[in-house]
Amino acid sequence: MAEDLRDSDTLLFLTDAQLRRAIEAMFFAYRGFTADPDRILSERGYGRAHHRAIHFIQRAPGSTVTNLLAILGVTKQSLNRVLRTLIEDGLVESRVGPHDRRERHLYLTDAGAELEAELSTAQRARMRAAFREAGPEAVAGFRQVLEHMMDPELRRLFAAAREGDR
Amino acid sequence: MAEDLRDSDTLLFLTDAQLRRAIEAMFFAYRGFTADPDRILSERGYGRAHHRAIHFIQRAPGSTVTNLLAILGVTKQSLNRVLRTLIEDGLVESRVGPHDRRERHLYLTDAGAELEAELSTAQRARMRAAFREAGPEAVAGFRQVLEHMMDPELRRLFAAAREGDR
DNA sequence: CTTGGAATGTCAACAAGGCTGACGTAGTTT
DNA sequence: AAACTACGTCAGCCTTGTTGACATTCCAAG
Repeated sequence: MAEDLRDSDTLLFLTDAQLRRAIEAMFFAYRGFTADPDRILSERGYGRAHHRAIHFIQRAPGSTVTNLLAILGVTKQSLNRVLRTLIEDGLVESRVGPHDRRERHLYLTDAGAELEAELSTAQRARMRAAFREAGPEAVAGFRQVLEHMMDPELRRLFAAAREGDR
Repeated sequence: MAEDLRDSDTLLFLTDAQLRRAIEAMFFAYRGFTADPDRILSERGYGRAHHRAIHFIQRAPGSTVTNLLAILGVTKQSLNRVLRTLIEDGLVESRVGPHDRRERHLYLTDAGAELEAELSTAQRARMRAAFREAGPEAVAGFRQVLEHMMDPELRRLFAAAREGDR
């Protein structure tokens, strides 16, 4: 009881200044997080939007456009512009749905998988390094806070996907 | 010794799939992180770029343009476009440097401070809620990982600023 | 079998916010 | 006096987001 009080009131008492620092940390960290992929992408004339599409197609091969739209939270016009270039460049393949022929199912080609691997490897390396330097206890905390910072519906989707991976 | 080994090799062994999930968590969390300010800003016809400028002027009142440029990592043309609208709208004041009259020192006006408070309050509320739900141990870990995800020079600057706040 | 609606794609136009390059002006330093 | 620095600005370009309108294709319900 006294323990609980200490936990919530003392250990978790955070001043506005501390919260502001955490906000800045999030900003700077996200910059680091995207820096390596951004470099690789710009060499090929792509941007982050391409990375996001490629990432989630790798994550869920055969995903429909509508599905991707919901995950990415952009308009179909915006996504379509990106997908078109990726398809033209032979990185993504769009197959007509086997059951519902209106749907387009998206897959990475070998070239697409290659770029995805390059991007992912760079980003995972940065993430792994940060985890290693921060230590094992920090990693669990990091992930918990991140999940709770998401919008509730997204957190549900994310948690479901996490479970589904097992 | 055996403890150390277990920590680094067992507890910190992360599969690529786990790292990929952490990457996605970072992406979704950042969206949540910016969602509330984005709403407030769009009501006023501003964007994230304005938020960043306002935030760091609040953080370091009297900061010069060059200084802000270094922190934000954008070109002066890009920053200037944002600063101009903020100055025109009476949210930011630009004073000629007292020692070096080439410099412009930036300050929030009362109206600027008001918007900053609104943005910061919303963002801190989300951060505080995430921290509360994740628990006290998670918070320290979260911050450690974030710091190690930054680019090294930025981490130095950030750490220095953190110390300077005390 | 027709028709409504869903899924997809496309055209056009626009805005924010990045970028480069060039240039001007004021002020400081050498 | 010359060189450098800080800042602002004009012009033009790109990516990536937006809205709105419209065509096509196809499933499914009436």
